[in-house]
Amino acid sequence: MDPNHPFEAAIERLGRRNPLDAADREAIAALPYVRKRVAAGAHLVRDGDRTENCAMLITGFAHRYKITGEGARQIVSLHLPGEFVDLHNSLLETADHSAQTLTDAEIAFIPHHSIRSLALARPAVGQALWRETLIDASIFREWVMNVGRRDARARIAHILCEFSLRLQAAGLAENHCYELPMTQEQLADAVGLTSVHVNRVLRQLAEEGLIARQRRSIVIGDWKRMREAGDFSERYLHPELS
Amino acid sequence: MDPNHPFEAAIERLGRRNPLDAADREAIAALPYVRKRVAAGAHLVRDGDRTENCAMLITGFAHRYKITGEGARQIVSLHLPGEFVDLHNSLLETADHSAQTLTDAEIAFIPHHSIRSLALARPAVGQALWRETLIDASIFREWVMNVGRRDARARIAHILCEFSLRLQAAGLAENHCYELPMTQEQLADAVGLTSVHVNRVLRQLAEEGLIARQRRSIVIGDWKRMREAGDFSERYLHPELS
DNA sequence: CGTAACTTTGATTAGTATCAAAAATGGTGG
DNA sequence: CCACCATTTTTGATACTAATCAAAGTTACG
Repeated sequence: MDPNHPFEAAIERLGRRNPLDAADREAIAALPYVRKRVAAGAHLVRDGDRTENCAMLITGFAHRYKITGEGARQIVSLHLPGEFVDLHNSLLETADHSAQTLTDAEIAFIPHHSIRSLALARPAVGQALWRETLIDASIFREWVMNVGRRDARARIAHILCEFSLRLQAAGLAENHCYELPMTQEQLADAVGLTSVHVNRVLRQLAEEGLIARQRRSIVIGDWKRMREAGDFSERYLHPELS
Repeated sequence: MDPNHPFEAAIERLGRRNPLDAADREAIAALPYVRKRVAAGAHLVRDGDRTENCAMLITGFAHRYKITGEGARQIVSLHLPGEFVDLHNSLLETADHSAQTLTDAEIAFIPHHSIRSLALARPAVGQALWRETLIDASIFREWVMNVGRRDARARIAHILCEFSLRLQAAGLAENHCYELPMTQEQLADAVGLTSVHVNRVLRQLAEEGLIARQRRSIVIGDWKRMREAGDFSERYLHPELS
């Protein structure tokens, strides 16, 4: 397969966790798509849309969110390059939430029906995609616990740990040192706090020596203590599949 | 198909949202299983287990939960008769959370490999199961928002609304009147509050005339106001598929 | 009946939100 | 290249929601 194919990262990701033979990979690479370059903050899906396409991140970061009737935003997931942002929309008719880029990004829009037929024609691919959505769901469960039962400090430490590991798995970070692709307000919306409080807790984590930061770059200086602070265990990311 | 088959409710449920032909239904009904009767509070899976079977609720209610390092419990989902409790375990090696019955129940334990081979042999069934897990995930997203961004009153009203609709869809309730199969402490663990606070809010909702209750029976007397109180919209349950 | 589990109530405290504003940063056009 | 502007981060003061601690009622069940 062309190693410069825009799905390269996605296929590599899928293949790491799932048994895909060469023909499976070729078939994924052969999916039709439209490539688009979009700015930070661009919407990929809006709550209530009936979409025709599914967005895959070629480069850049994205998140999915919901808005309460009061207008409060809750970010429900973060997405890295190589990830499908709304694979679920391939099988569900109307979007139950919105998705938006966090940074400038390149997106591949893939028709739902192509994904569905591929999944039917190549069960191994179907199962791989299914498994991806199951890992997604596992992360949702962890987030329910994070916002439901952890205090502010643990919530923030937890999400910083998650991000570090996911970036590392994607080859985008090393030594727990990375650039956070979001504002403190977005971070707040991901952990169910106010941006003011997030700011204070970040400072506190830095004062305690668990992290170092300047602007949006984060260095988790003391991984062991940070894990403890965030009550973090990577089990829910299912690294056993990588 | 035998209308008294223990999977009857589950197949009917699946078939409502997915195009399954007679052969597909027969194939599901032909899945091998072990039927067990268990008491309330019995564990179906424990966090960290590598299970061989997947539990389907024939009768009774169940929930899935996680425990923080501090020992706090967060219930991440509720399950009704006819639902698969841990379908995700069919594709993920180790359980990332626990599952437990809420009431006395009858469970069908189905080998993972049987489910996987059925999904591969009959893509329509595979897609139906995948879709079920996607709806599951949609509910997780709503719960993230519920615990992350709604206040106590809205959280509790929301979950009572969700329960009412899901029970009704399963033919287990009418007129927003049902028996809540859990204690206030369990309810608290589902919405990320303390049982003391849940108790006060339930009383308040009753005083406001939104619900009536005695012991665990709930009557949502004013559905319209209750929806508002809970900022509830059934879209995330994907009723368009029923 | 007696006992354990659950529900209810009260008093106090703690953790976050809210409100307000200043300081820092990054991007843009002149 | 610099000045300006919008956005983001930071800090301070105060308010409020929900947690905590404690104990009394209630209910179901063996």
